[in-house]
Amino acid sequence: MRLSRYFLPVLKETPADAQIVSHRLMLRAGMIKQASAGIYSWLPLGYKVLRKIEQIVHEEQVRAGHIAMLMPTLQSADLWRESGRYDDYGEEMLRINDRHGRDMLYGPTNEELITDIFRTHVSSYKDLPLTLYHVQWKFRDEIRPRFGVMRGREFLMKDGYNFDISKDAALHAYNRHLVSYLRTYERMGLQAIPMRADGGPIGGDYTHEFLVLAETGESEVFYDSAVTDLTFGDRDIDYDDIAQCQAILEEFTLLYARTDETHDVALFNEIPEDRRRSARGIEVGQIFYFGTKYSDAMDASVDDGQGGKVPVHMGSHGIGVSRLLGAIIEASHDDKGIIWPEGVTPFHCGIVNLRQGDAGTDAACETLYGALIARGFDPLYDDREERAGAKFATMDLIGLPWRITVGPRGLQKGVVEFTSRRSGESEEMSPEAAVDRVAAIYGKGG
RNA sequence: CGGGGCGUAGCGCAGCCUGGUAGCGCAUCUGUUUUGGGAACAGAGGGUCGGGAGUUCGAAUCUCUCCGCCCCGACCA
Repeated sequence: MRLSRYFLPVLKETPADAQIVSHRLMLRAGMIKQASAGIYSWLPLGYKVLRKIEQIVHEEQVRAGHIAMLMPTLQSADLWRESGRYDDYGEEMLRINDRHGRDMLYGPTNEELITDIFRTHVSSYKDLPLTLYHVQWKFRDEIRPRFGVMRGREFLMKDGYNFDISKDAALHAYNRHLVSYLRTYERMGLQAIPMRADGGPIGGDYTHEFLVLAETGESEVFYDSAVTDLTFGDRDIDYDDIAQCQAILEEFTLLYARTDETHDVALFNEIPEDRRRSARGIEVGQIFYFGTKYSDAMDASVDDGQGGKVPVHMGSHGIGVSRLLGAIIEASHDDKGIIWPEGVTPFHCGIVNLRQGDAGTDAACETLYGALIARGFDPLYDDREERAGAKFATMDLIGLPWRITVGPRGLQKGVVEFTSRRSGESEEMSPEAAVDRVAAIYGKGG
């Protein structure tokens, strides 16, 4: 993309309403614009990152054997009356009437809809196990939205639902989700620690929340510092392998790590004192096993193969996709702006033309730009007639992890500058070598 | 919903107390000179001062009312 033709309304000054760094940076980098309290338009740069995050979520869901679909945002109240949650959910649920006066609602979650789909079409144990998921906009009418996309009222969430014949089978689904989530977050450059949590209105005894440590997090968390040494890495996972998934769950949940909801001081004090930590965390996901809560209420059962019917065991699992933008920025920025992890960066690298209008420099930039695109990469070429300082400031603000700087001085020596946003370190190399470096960083083919 | 605050040009703000018909910086546009870390000069455009009502000869300014937004708290992916 040529910056001169893109829509990137960056702000030099910080909007007064934004309190936390991720919100400020998202506004300044032209990623979002507030439409009303807790509701945002996603401008091109923000939308690009949002889609990248969503794509990673999809890829890891599919890898774990889960099946994508899409349910609507607007739902009929009838199903919610059946499950008993129409009254339980309270003011947080946005209720709407259609022209016939029918009670509708903007879905805050989808257990009812998915259970209805399941009971209509699945009647045999032979169709199990089954895990369906979608990524869809949700609305929860928060009492006080704040912190930009971290606590919006409208937000994009991946929510998945597993259906299993027994508690054991459902617990394997639970473990499988925990494993797939670990991998999902790590691909985004995040360390999200699974912590024992509280069921809340969705219910269930087995539940873990995934927390990203950050000063601006809304949850108070307590953990053994050894959990921060755990990394998932590039493991070869067989998601059908019950023992392997169980082992990984144990590896990542054995050490003490809890939110304030479930914090147990006595247990916490058993951790060696120098490893006890209390901190703030951002919730970026949660997994539940809630047994037959919805299948009982909504009569979702299957033939058990022995002449009887059994209610299915269910679980649900959510990742706050739009919230992740905020969480990633909170975890990865400096005083100049955002620093995107390679996995979610909106553009693979930036190209800065230091002398726009100079024939030789322009030609070198065009060649470089074309070569990167030909190799399957998505560079952002700053071809504006701006001074170098302004161009660098924009690149620093929007946080592309790598920058290639092209100027007449370097070109006399046949080199361009290859700079890491994270470390700030630069290296001189030929334009061809710079393309190879990008390919090496991201892997061939972008 | 309780407590606090704000609403004046795209963004950040002053003016309000003590009424006299709107200003500053950044951004935008034009021109000239510039160009290796947010350029300089000269000029230009842009605001029914959140909406409505009231007081007054006269309201951004005083009063009432509605709306919107932010912060602290209780709630949540």
